[in-house]
Amino acid sequence: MRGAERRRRPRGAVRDGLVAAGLELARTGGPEAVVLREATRMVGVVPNAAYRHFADRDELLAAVSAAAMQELASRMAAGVARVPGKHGDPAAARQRLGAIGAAYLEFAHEEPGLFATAFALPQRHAYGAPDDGTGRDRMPLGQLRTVLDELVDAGLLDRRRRDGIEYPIWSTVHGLAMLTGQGPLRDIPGATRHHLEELTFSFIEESLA
Amino acid sequence: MRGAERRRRPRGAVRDGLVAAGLELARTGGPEAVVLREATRMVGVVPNAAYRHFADRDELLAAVSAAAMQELASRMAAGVARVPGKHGDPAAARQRLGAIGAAYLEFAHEEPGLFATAFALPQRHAYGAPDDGTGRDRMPLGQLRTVLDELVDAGLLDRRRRDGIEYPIWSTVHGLAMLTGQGPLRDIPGATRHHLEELTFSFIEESLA
DNA sequence: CCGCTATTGTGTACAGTGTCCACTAATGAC
DNA sequence: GTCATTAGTGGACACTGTACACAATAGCGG
Repeated sequence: MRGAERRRRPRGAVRDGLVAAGLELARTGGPEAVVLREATRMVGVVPNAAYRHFADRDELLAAVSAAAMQELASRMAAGVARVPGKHGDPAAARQRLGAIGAAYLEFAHEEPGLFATAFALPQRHAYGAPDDGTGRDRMPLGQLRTVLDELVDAGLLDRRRRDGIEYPIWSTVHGLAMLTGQGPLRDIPGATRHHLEELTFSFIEESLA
Repeated sequence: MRGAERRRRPRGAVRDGLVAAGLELARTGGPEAVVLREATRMVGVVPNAAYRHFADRDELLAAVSAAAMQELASRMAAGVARVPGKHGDPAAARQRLGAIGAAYLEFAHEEPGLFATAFALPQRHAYGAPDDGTGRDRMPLGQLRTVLDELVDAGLLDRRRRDGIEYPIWSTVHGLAMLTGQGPLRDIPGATRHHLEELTFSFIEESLA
């Protein structure tokens, strides 16, 4: 019987496999490419099996989106960690801010499918690690906040200007990633793109100064 | 016969109707909602008729996207035109810059579907009205350039900083529209959103100063 | 150890989509 | 007026998401 082979998989294997498969699909084709039936095929299971783990395709996509966001967060954390220098060192603080932005843009450029998927939330689903201290560095916004606080401690950013400034900065970098990634500026040559990135970084620094 | 009713429509009526129908679908549901068969239904024509005017669904979507972009450009132009004051008047120039950004964000918020569709180019298709003088004010980037030039003429922006600065500014506003529209910040209350907009505007002005 | 129940995967089915092919009626050039 | 081109029709196919009924397994209480 076919059924004999049925429950050989460990506990959450199918669900995890579906998310992994969805991630793979999203990597090459963006959110549109994460098609439920294809994901189940990759896991080696019948289409309807997915409905034991997700209410519908949007819920699967939400899980994939969250995974993609985690991937972005990881790369940002790695980029920041690569900058030497102790907390309070002004030069290091400035470099860390640059590293965050660079990692963000690098991810958007190297993994356009995952980047688009990370920000394609198909339905409301909480995100962003608000002011909860724990796990602050696990999400993009949290990491940016940490670095901005360090800039304040290092004396490079006026404490009175600190409040809420993560949003304009995030917007600027995110907007550039969108415009040069999936947006109208997507076909500009690489050199031009780098030039725009430098322009954007100095624009931000100019505003912080 | 059915066929007797066939070619009663004026010349490009079906094509225009399809774009209009697609625009209507996009308005309420974004790019995903512009489904070819539904558009043909709205026009009162059989699905395959669309293929006489568009190679495939993506080409229809591209036309709808372009129309949505035109709509955005119109609203921006209207917003700028509403600001009184002659060219060279510093106060007017600054207000016009604000009006451009405000119109952009207002459109993104009031017509999220059209905004998303305008920036969801399904395939390469030129855009942006480069340095071609004619029709400069018909596209978002061109309008922004015009206002920035006015800021230079009014002495509010150092001419040496003018080159390319439209991109960071566009990025900032576009990024905010994305994050607060379809992105992770989409569920914040209206008051908070307005606060973020003000923060963002002063962030930009701070960088220009 | 046995039987019960919730869990998880299967099979079948249906509506809706994009798109292909062959066909046909109207249009406009000659 | 003939006739090729254009623009719409009709039918078909593969694929999608999803609903319903069913079956096999796992883990439980006894």
